[in-house]
Amino acid sequence: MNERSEPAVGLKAKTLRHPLIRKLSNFTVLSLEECDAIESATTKIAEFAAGDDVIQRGDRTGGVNLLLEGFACRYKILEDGRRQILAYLVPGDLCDLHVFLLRRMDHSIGALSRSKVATIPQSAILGFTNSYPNLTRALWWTTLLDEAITREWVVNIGQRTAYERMAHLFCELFHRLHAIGETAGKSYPLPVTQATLGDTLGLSNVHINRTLQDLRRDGLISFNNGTVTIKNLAKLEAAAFFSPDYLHLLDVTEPFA
Amino acid sequence: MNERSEPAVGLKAKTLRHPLIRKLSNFTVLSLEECDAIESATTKIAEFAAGDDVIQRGDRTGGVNLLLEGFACRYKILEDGRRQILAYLVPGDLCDLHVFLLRRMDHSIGALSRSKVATIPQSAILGFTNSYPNLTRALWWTTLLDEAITREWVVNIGQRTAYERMAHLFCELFHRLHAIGETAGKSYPLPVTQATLGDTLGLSNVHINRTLQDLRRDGLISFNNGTVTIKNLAKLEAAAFFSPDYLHLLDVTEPFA
DNA sequence: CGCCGTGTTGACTATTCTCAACCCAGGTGG
DNA sequence: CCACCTGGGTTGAGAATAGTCAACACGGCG
Repeated sequence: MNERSEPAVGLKAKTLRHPLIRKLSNFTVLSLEECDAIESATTKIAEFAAGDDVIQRGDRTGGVNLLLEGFACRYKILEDGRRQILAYLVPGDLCDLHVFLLRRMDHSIGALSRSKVATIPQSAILGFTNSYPNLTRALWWTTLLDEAITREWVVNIGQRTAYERMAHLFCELFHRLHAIGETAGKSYPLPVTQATLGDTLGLSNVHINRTLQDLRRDGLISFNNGTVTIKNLAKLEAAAFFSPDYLHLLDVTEPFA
Repeated sequence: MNERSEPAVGLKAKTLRHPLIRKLSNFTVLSLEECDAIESATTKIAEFAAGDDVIQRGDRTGGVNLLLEGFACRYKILEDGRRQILAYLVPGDLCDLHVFLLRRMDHSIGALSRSKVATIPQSAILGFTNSYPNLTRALWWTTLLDEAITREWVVNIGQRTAYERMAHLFCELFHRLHAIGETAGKSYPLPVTQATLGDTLGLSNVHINRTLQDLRRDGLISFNNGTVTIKNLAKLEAAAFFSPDYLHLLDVTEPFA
């Protein structure tokens, strides 16, 4: 029908429609009862424009936000204005499951593009954890996955050069988006400016610009109009010292035939 | 009796003896039954020498390791030998609760000093999650706490200068160790070399050495023989742009009277 | 038309790294 | 008991990486 990649794991048509169920299905088989519980808890849906904050540091929300469509990011800002992006969120990711257990947000979440967000009531989550051990473990698993990615970001920023670092980011996003069927061939959307990439990788916008040119010159990627195109995945991964194990994806299918 | 700081939260004498119960008590009140379950699951105890690996990348353990005494760290090594430390573990911290839900370790854990580690059987953890929702939430909470700290490390390495970065690390460890009563006045143990600090902060050992001298010269800290002494906490925290909210400590008592 | 956000470039600066040497304390073996 | 070795800490000099500042190009949009 189009060039979009198939979702990684085969699932029943019904569950596929719900991005959280699809995500959790990478970890466990949810019962029909559990699926129904999730679906009936995600009815309240809000829209955000690019740049809007979904939730801010210090907030104690009444519910947990689930990204249904669009891109968002976690970020923190230091007193003097320096900003660090901590994670990219893609459809199916939970924004602030933290708040359910930690008392308040220690960082903010902003929409990077026009986004749809469902809010699951606090009480629903509490109910899940009281009644559905399997679902609880699945939700817990998603937070462990987030943590694994954050750990790799520490390695990325701490040890890799600008060139390797940027290559690594593009690899990670490719694999994550491929797993949820949001890639189109060798391309995927990344609705950010070069300055935002700088806040992601701990580099200045000027240096981002030059490093991007280097990657393009070496035939590894291109990045235009919010779209990343991978020209040579093998070389990109080698340049990044990329190893996908930390993403804990069940499917390790070769992305390119 | 001695200079050691009091544990942050008042608890019954019995539970205080078990570091995991003490830690979880920062989040919730555990029932006697839950405490008993934890205690009877942590009988198998092993010792490690400084430098030993407690668990390695790729392992799928039969159990979850709990640090009872000593210091340890999470770390990852790139193919070409570069090493990044991802976290410091102190008594009461769980090493690899990940492995219970993620299939295998994506990083290694090494002992930084002579350490005692208890191994909780996989089956015991599974039993907890099936029978004790409150305990499950508490364990989940510990992993969210780890993640919050890891996120702050991303900010630290990505945005702060060498000087600020090192100051921030010393602040974090002071607060964490104070909360578990492992500080002695303004001092606490940190059994690492300068090269290890380099792997922690993403800096070369030479630069660590010089930055340490700067901090000492400015009267903020001293670091000798594996002991950190905070000379001026207010100035240190200001220099680091340190804000303790991300540690999600219940007690925010002033560390110095 | 003119403004603004974004991307690009050049010149210069600053931070941090690398390499190499040296010191010192502790441990080991002759 | 001493000579030696090793691991950690310290210093200097020079190089590389990345940041800052400033200017300009370009397109979208009021």
